[in-house]
Amino acid sequence: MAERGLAAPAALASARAPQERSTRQKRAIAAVLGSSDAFRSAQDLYAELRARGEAVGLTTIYNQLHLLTRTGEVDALNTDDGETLYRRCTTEHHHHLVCRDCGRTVEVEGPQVERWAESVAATNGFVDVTHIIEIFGTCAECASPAAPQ
Amino acid sequence: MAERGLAAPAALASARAPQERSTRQKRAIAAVLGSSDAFRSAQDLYAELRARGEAVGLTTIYNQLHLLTRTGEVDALNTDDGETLYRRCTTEHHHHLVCRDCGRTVEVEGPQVERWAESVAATNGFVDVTHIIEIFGTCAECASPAAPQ
DNA sequence: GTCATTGCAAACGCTTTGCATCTGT
DNA sequence: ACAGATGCAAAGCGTTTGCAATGAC
Repeated sequence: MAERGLAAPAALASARAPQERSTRQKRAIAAVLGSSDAFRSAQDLYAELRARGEAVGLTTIYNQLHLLTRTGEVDALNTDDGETLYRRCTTEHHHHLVCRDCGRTVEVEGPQVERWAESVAATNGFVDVTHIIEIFGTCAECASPAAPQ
Repeated sequence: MAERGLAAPAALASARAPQERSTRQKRAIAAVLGSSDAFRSAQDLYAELRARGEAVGLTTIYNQLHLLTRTGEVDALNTDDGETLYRRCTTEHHHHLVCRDCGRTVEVEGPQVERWAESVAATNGFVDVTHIIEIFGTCAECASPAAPQ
């Protein structure tokens, strides 16, 4: 989304090769992330890696997660109790429909909404746009009289 | 989350009148919440109350916010940097387009989005739906090359 | 040898909890 | 007076940062 006006100086110093290195830790983290497409917390990954006998420092996990998130290989979202959850990037950006009674969450998408947000922002001269959309409601289970409390 | 099994002795004690009391602090908090329909963090409210000369303890603010959230008078949502934002629950609403540099805010509406939210919720069997949409970006002024630094 | 990477330990920032004091009613 | 309300101080928690040691190339 960031279509900034980078006036690329572009001399010869163009490509700064990040010089990625392959390490046991990176591989271990990638392996765990790849083994499931569910959202996991950093602490969770830490525990699992440890259980697998592939101990990796928490710091390193956060490091990797940030890196992977930045490069778009991983998606991140935050829960209501302050944790950030990660999973390897499947499709793209989506939003949540949350039951305010039981907390059940459904992931939803709306290309039209994305476009609307973009266009509203553009109309007002805004650039580099992001947005937050959360839908709250009472799910069928919780709304049905059959489910007392 | 554990509001579980209170083995309510339930003689006639069914309705536990919470015996709400009116205090300066509650009124001050309600006043600030009522003065704007934007999302504010607890810390933010704390600062504003303090600025207004109506100092209220942070603990009390969290207390009230939890209470108001539970009774549905306030809506809560969490940002990506681990903060929880609150705003008084309004019936009619519009959304905000906020400049992340200068803070300028534009109120926007989108009937189509309202409908989209409704329909997504309905499709999933949810009722009594509300939603939150906030758009962030950089406004023209802040993005223009004329305003370096 | 160089430089990306790792990870311990400590710092952070928001939120929650313990508990003694205060205050509407 | 009594039960709800308040708020200081300190603990909790996930996350981030400082920085010296490690290891890929």
